[in-house]
Formats: sequence, C-alpha cells, structure tokens
Amino acid sequence: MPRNPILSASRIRAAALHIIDRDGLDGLSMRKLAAELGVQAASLYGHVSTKDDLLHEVASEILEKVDVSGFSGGDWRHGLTMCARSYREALARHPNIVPFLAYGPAHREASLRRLDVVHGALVAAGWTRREATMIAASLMYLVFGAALSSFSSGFSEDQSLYQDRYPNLDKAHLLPAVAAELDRDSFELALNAFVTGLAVLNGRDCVAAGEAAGESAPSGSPRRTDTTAAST
Amino acid sequence: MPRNPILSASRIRAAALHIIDRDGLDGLSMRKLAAELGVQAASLYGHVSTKDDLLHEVASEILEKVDVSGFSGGDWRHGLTMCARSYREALARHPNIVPFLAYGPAHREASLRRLDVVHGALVAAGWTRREATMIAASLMYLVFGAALSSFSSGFSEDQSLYQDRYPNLDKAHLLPAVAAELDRDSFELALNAFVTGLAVLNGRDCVAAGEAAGESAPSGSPRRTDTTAAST
DNA sequence: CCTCCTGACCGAACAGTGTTAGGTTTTCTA
DNA sequence: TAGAAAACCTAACACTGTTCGGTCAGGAGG
Repeated sequence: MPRNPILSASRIRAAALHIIDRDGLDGLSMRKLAAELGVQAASLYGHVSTKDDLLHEVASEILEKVDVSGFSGGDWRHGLTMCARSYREALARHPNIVPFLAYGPAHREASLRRLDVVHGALVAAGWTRREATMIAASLMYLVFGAALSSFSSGFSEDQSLYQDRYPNLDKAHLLPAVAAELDRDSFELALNAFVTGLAVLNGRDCVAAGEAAGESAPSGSPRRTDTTAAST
Repeated sequence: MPRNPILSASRIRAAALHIIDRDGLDGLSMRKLAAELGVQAASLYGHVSTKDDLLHEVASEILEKVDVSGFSGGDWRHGLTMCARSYREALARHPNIVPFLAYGPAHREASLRRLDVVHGALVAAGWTRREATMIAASLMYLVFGAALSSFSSGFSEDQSLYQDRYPNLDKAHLLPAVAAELDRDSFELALNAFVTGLAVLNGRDCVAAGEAAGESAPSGSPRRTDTTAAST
C-alpha cells in the first residue's frame, strides 16, 4: 500500500456520528465531514458509496449494541422488557439520528436481525406466529416512539413559550434535566403497562410485571385466550 | 387586486401534501411544487415563508383532524383509546410525512394543543399531573411508533430479500395488503395492552379494556397505588 | 381617458448540497 | 529503476432552498 491512509470506513463513521450528535442530522454534510477529517469531500467516496449508505452504516452500528440476550431465560416478559430497554437506551444515546431511522427502520439489516430474535423467542414462549409478529411490532412502536417524541429533544428550552398557552401541561418537564428523567420514567411506565396488559389479555396472573428496575414474576408460556386476533 | 391570483397558501399546502403522498418526503422540492401549480419556484415565497414552514403547516393541518372528543364521557380508558386511534389514523393516511414529524413533534402547535387536552382529561380522571404527563407521552410513543415503523412502509415489496435470512419472521406480512391489516391489528393490540396494563397497575379491575371496536367497562377514577413513580 | 400604484408572478443568480471524472502524488513490488 | 496501484485532490455536474430586481396586470384617483 501507498502511504498509510488517513481515512477508513470506521473513522468516517465515527466522525459522522460525532457531527450528528453535535450538530444534528441536518448539520452533517459530506464537505463538513471531510473537513473534520482533514480531507476533501471527494476522498470520502473511496471508502463510502453514498451518504445515505453511510448513515445506514452508522445506524446499524448503533443498533448492533442492542442486547436481546434477555430472552435466553425463557421468560418472555423479562425478555421483552430487557430488549426494549436496551433498544431505547441505544437510541437515546444518539437522539439526533433517530429521524433518519424513521425513514424506514424495518429495512435495516440490524433491525431485522433483532426483530427476528424477538419473534423467535416469543414463538418459543407459546405465542402464535402472528401474535409474535404483532408483539414485536408493538415493541418497536414503543421504542421508536419513545426515542423520537422525547420531551428532552422535543421541547424548546424556552418554557415561556408554553406556560401560558397550555394550562394543563405540567411546566416542570420543560427543564432539560427533568425532561430526561421524565422520558425514562414515561418509557418504563409504557413498557410496564404494555407487558402487564399483554399478560392480562392472555388470561395470565394479574400481578404487575415488576418494578421499574428489578424483575419478579417467573412466568411460563402464555395461555391461548385470543382476546385480540387469530389466524395466519 | 390585480388579476385574481393563481396561488394561495392553502392551494400550495394541498399540492405539497399531494406530492409528499405520491413521491415521498424527499420527492418534494420547491421547484417541483411550483411546476405542479403551473408557476415558478420564486412565486411560492409570496405565500409561504420557507419550505420548513410549509411542511409545518401541512403537518398541522393533518394533526388538526385528530379527534380528542372521546374524553368527554369522563372514561379515561375510552378517551385514551379513541384519541390514540384517531391520531394514528390521521398519520397513517399520510405516512410519508411522518419522518418530518419525527424532527420534533412536541414543537408543533397542533400537537401541543392535543397533548394538553389529553393531559387535562387524565388529571380530571384522578391521575396526578406527573402521571398524566407520562401517560400522554406513552400514548405518543405508541402513535408515532406505529406511524413510522409500520410494516407497510418499512419493508420492501421484494420479499425474497428476507425469506431466507430471517427464518423466524413471518413471511405473510411482507405483502402490502396484509401489511396494512397487520399494522392496524398490531396497533390495536399495543393500545389495548397498554390501557389494560395501566388499569391493572393502578389496582383497578382486571377485565380487558374492550374489544378492538366496541367498548365495555364504564370505569371511574383510578385509585392511587403508585407502582411506578410519584412526585411532581 | 390617462396615470400611477400595488400586488402577483417571473428570470437570474447565490450559496450550498451529493456525487463523479480525471489528475497528482506517494509508496510498495517486480 | 520502471510500473502499478492506492489515496487523495481539483474541478465540475445537476440539484437544492432562497433572494433580488424586474415585468406585467388591473383597480383607484384625477
């Protein structure tokens, strides 16, 4: 090889993610990215086929870190909860890239791989294939919804904008520090309610699925009650 | 006025939404929009301050149609369900604009107004302010998550891409027709489980919150049990 | 009737975007 | 030492959102 390269695919990805985290998704341009790496824009194309591709790779790298090992115990409620938490945390660490994911998360390789694991585990736990698909989808709803409609990124820091006009809205969550905590608590509430409701709808015990952090119920395989839908 | 104008803010909005529905969010450019209206790009700026502004207005127009009247009965479960359904349907009708909403839905005027109504109704139903905020947030998670990680828009139509690689994933939902139904059913499942779980976590009756379409339980005000969080 | 004015639209341009073709430099291999 | 090849650069393409100044239409005032 000629002189040891300045660029590499992973260095580019890292720099891209850094810019996205710092300047937002719109703040990333190929020229700026190149400048950050001490290089001209055209040089990037020796390592990356396209900007869109680069973003997909960055996104995949983030999603790789999602931990789906929580299912190994065989308890679907524990698995669902752990998986969802890990997923949300991975996204919450880089909130600025979430709008890009919104362009079609299901396309993404890494996302599919994880969806497949969840689906398989749910089927193994006794759900029908269709139910497993719907539950996995619901989990995605919660995770992506939480990632992108978060209070911390959604509201302006200038709370005077809102406090007069929306009398019912709580004012405290407009402070960034409070907002992050509120985001996490809201997600935990949504997740807990969802998993609990799922168990109830299937005729299982009515005990709550466990407090925010620790787990409790051992749980076995869900019994068929078909409150929702069947077939396929 | 001189000759009666070709353009108007609402005509522009309608044309923009039409292009977005047809060609996707990236398919909308000011020049293309102008051409569609039989006009030059610069002319648009007499009626619209900026492309971003235009998109916000289009988005608001869509969100205006969300029906939050389901709360008027006083039953928070019914209200939550109806509101969420209406919200999702409004978004599902124009899936291509959802990625734009992802850039900060909480900023949006129309979104806030609705959030405020939901929040107020929940407080009136007996929830604490903080709980109401979290529940409203959770509802947003479901709605936005469902809108953007939908199977119908997420997967390619070429199912041969997936069928070998992800053995656990069901194949049927890759067909667009099936996907739309699956999206709706998944959302109903998620919503039903969430609302049911919410009731259970608050020590209320364990009966399911009602089948997909019709309602049942009358419900009163939730009792304090504080399984999740308290304060503020 | 003529004039003026105002509002709606157009032409051309600016700065910025992603991307490509072709050229230059550097270093390793034959 | 000649050649090859990788890594980077220069210049340009077509496109984007947006602005400036101009051009025309038609109603208002004299």
